[in-house]
Amino acid sequence: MYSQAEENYLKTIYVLEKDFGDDVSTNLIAGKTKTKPSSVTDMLKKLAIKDLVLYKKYQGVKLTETGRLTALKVIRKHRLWECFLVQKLNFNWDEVHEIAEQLEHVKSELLINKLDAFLRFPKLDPHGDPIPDEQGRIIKNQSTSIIDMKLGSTGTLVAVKDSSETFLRYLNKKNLALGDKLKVIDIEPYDNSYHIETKTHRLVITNNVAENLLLKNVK
Amino acid sequence: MYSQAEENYLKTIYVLEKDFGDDVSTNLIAGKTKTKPSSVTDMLKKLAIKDLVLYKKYQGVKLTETGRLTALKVIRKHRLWECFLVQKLNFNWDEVHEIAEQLEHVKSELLINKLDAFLRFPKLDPHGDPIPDEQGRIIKNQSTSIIDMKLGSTGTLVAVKDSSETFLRYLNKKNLALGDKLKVIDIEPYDNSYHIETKTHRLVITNNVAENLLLKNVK
DNA sequence: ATATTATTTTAGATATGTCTAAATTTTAGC
DNA sequence: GCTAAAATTTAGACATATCTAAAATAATAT
Repeated sequence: MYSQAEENYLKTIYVLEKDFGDDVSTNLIAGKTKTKPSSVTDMLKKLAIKDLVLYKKYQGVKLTETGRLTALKVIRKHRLWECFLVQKLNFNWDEVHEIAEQLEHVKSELLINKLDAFLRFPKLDPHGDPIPDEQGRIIKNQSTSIIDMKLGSTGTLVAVKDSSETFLRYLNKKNLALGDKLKVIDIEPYDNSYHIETKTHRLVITNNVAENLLLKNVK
Repeated sequence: MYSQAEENYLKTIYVLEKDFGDDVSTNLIAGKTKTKPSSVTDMLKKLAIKDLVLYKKYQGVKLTETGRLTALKVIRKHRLWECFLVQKLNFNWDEVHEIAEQLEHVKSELLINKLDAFLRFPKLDPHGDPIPDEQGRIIKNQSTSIIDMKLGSTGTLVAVKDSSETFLRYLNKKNLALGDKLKVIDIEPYDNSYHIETKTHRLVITNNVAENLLLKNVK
């Protein structure tokens, strides 16, 4: 079995590969995990020895098939626990990430599959992210970030890229939630900020916020 | 916050104080935790510095009030998670200990109190052990071990002293479960084994097994 | 009361995962 | 294509939690 530190690195590398393509750099990992690049190098060597990543000095890393599957198992656990916390224990979507970070490392295949069944095999977590199945199969969510939408187009908010407490609290404050229908009513060329409209209100969001909002049925 | 290792030591010391009285010895702790006495000494020093135990060289340890409360919080978490596993996820009582050993270290007061509410504030875990409340208050269960029962007396099985998988599996095999009414029909002086009778069957148990079965309403 | 045995502690080592500071390699600018 | 800057790695250190082997202390037995 793998240590918590190892599992966290695999998860981070998985996400970074998704976001930035193959061959994730040492500095990128260090940035995400709030560790120093030298610590990352040490860990990458260990992961390479265990055949979880392909690592070439100064060239960054890539997950192996084993590494990818291991990462997906951790992500599966994280997302199922988040569902449990929100659906069964009535947590808000902005309170669950940190707790799930701990729960995701509990070791028991049986536990996670029983939890899955208890939750009636959810397909998405509270942030709209797909939950991998036991075999690591994951549904690719074909959603569009607001920054890829044209002026005047509409869509339904189905997921967020950033699941941090601060970002989700910002959305709460702005009265934005999954399922909301949005319309892009203006794009400010100066700072790439977006003016958007929901059923109940209008607001201005920065380009950074826009990037983190994912929509479906964009027309 | 305390490390998993520290929490485990506190829990162990708490249980040993209950079972053997104050001033728990280094060797006793080493035996329970499957570590070496030298490791125990190292940890006791650390716990003493943090004011969780009173430790005098060669004299054993005692929990401080802080240590006792910390141990009770861990025990509360362990037992609530066991309830969750059995009641909600349909685990058997012999499958939950190891998983709860992991879950008990998840840090979040809110989580455990929400879990408590979700389970409708259970008073006993699946092995009949009382669950401490948020303030560390715990109901003393006035139960009697079979070894303290007279020939011909009866009682209801309400708890087990040993919650290990092996012991619980033995009870499953022998068709013994919490709630069963038992009668002592013979005591063998040679090896202190007990012949007991339930509604459905009779069996012989060793003195060791008898010690681990706790009954109420003994007459 | 002392010698033997059992228990406990100390000293020094190991593994994991992190760090800082220095050295090395790669990248980018000109 | 060379040089400066940026990125990465190495070397050596530290904290946690464990171990073995040796030393110190306590318990016991005659």
